[in-house]
Amino acid sequence: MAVTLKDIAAEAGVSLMTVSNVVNGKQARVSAATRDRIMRIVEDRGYVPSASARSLAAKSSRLVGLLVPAEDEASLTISPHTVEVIGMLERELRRLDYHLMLRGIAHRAEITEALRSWHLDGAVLLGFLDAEIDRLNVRTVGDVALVAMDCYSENPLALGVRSDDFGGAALATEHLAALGHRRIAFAGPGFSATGVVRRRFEGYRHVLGEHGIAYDPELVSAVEITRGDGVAYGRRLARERPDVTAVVTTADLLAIGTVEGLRAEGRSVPGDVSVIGYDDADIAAYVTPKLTTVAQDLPGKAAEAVRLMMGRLAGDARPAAATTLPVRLVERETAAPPRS
Amino acid sequence: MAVTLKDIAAEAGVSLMTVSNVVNGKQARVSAATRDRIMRIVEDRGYVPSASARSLAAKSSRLVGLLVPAEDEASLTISPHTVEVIGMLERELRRLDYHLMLRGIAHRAEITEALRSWHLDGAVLLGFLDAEIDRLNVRTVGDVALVAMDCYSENPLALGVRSDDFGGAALATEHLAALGHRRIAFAGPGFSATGVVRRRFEGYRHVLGEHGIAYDPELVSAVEITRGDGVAYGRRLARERPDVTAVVTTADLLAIGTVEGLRAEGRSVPGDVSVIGYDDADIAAYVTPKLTTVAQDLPGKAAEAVRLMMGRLAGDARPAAATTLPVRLVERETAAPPRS
DNA sequence: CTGAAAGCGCTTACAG
DNA sequence: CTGAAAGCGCTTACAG
Repeated sequence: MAVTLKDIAAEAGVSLMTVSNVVNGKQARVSAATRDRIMRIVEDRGYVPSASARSLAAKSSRLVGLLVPAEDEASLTISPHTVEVIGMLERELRRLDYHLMLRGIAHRAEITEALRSWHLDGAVLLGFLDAEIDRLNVRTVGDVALVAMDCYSENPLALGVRSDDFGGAALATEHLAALGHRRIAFAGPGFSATGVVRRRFEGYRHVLGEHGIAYDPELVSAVEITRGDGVAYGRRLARERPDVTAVVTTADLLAIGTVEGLRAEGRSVPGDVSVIGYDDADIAAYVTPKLTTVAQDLPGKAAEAVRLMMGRLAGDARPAAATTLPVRLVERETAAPPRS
Repeated sequence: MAVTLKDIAAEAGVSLMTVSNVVNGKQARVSAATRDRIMRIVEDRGYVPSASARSLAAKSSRLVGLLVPAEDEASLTISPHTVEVIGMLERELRRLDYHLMLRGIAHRAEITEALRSWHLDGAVLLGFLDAEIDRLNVRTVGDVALVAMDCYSENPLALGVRSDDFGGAALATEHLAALGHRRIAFAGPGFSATGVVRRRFEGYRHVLGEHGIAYDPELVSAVEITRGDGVAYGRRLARERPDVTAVVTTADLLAIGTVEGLRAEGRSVPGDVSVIGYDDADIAAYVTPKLTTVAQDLPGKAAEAVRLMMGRLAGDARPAAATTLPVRLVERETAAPPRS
């Protein structure tokens, strides 16, 4: 059997409580001498505290969930963007001596279940629709410290962390407009449902206005952010709207597909059409031509998520305002002045 | 407060035990009538069992760890290959009502700590060196069901799941040899330490022999599997060994970098030099030219890892033999007959 | 500075 | 088919 507090206490000839205090670093409550003696025994016996016992007895589990939408039978689709966030969250939490539980959510009820059954201290919700976050209430969530990433829900139960989506798309559109483009298309998924895409769309439209370019709804397309959908979109665009000379997209993968689709129809990038991606995923630099794209501050986003969560766990009662992280344009090879 | 078994029992007018039996589906032990009544109350009150209480009282936690090597202060580096595995493991485990804990391991001792503190039922070790798996002993591991992925350690404490590494490299080399190549280089990381790379190297060398091609140690290079290292390698190869007409690599990213480096030095791919990747990651199909590569059965690997683990948890005492999954060549655009 | 008691929410035998 | 008792390994007040 694994060694327990009791074993250590017996060997040291002290009470359970004293060992507990030593193990938890409550220095003030134990003399240096007994502390050293106990520590030595702990080391020798290779004592590891039981997290389940601890989380049952204490109010804290030191467990944080990373909840990601999932299909029932499908494996988690983890975008390049999500991967970065996972890796960074894990590091931040590990540093603070927390553990990370990764969970796909196929049904609404599973959120509550995950939070409750493991007594999670906090959770990061990644990639949920605003509406789903809106629906969270105290009954389902309890007092878990929730951080919703890339979400524009006003629900005070979830602290928000996101990038400057309006600004990112504005940056991309501005770059194209400054290059001389006038017919600029916009492609992204789920307009109505996801606030992120909506803000980016608004950034695009805003800059159009600033440059006196009339907004043309026909130039805006709902396209899923996969390479395949991008290819289809690129082909369609080339055939149906040959007048378009530039495209703002909401994801690198989508942009990469768009470039391919365009080329498949005989249009060159950036000769005939400029394309700008979003995220600056690793692949953006691998493809040919290398993708001009909008980079998010992913490490900042992960760090901020953890910072907000720890703040709430430490007792910051007032719901902090949503944090918005800066964004920047990475100029590479897919944006150039229009021909003529 | 959250509702507990006791609350449900009180409301139903039965004992705690009966509710526990109902919740855990021990049908035989409760009459249909009380079962239905209890279930209704459970639903109404939104009862969620406490996993920590359960794992403390029972021998099982229904928690599985995914342990990945990490640097102390660095965020987890999750390769495209690892991402797939994570997503698939999560799905398989979720289906079986297990939860996944993701943990970076910076020091040896953290493995024990992770396993013990959360009473993990099992763990998948992903990306560790064979030597690290070798060192695992019963004292550090207890009776946790361990699966080591992509590892050739003989340690019976960890069930092995891997692809046919020898066969994969053999397939790639065979393809090149059949195309007419005679000077075929091999590039991969950490030869001595990682069994995976060693087997692939052996596959390469074996096929060379079969084709009567003399083995030239100078054609074998230790290169980290990043795109940057690949670029450097490609340039070096172009300058120092212009006679080489083909390269077998152990990773897509490395292959992609190699192609770039080769081209930067004025060599064309596959015109002057053929390059074959490994893994068939998504990016392999995105780059230009599209990468010819060796595909692993990733879903199979994840499913097999879970299957083995569940077998052990169900009591398969005898250590199952390591499982080896098949591999296949995906022909795309980076391999062609040599010039001349 | 140290300890005895109660309790966190379950499950595991064991009775009836 | 149902239940009372003991215990899993800790922490939290509260005493001394």
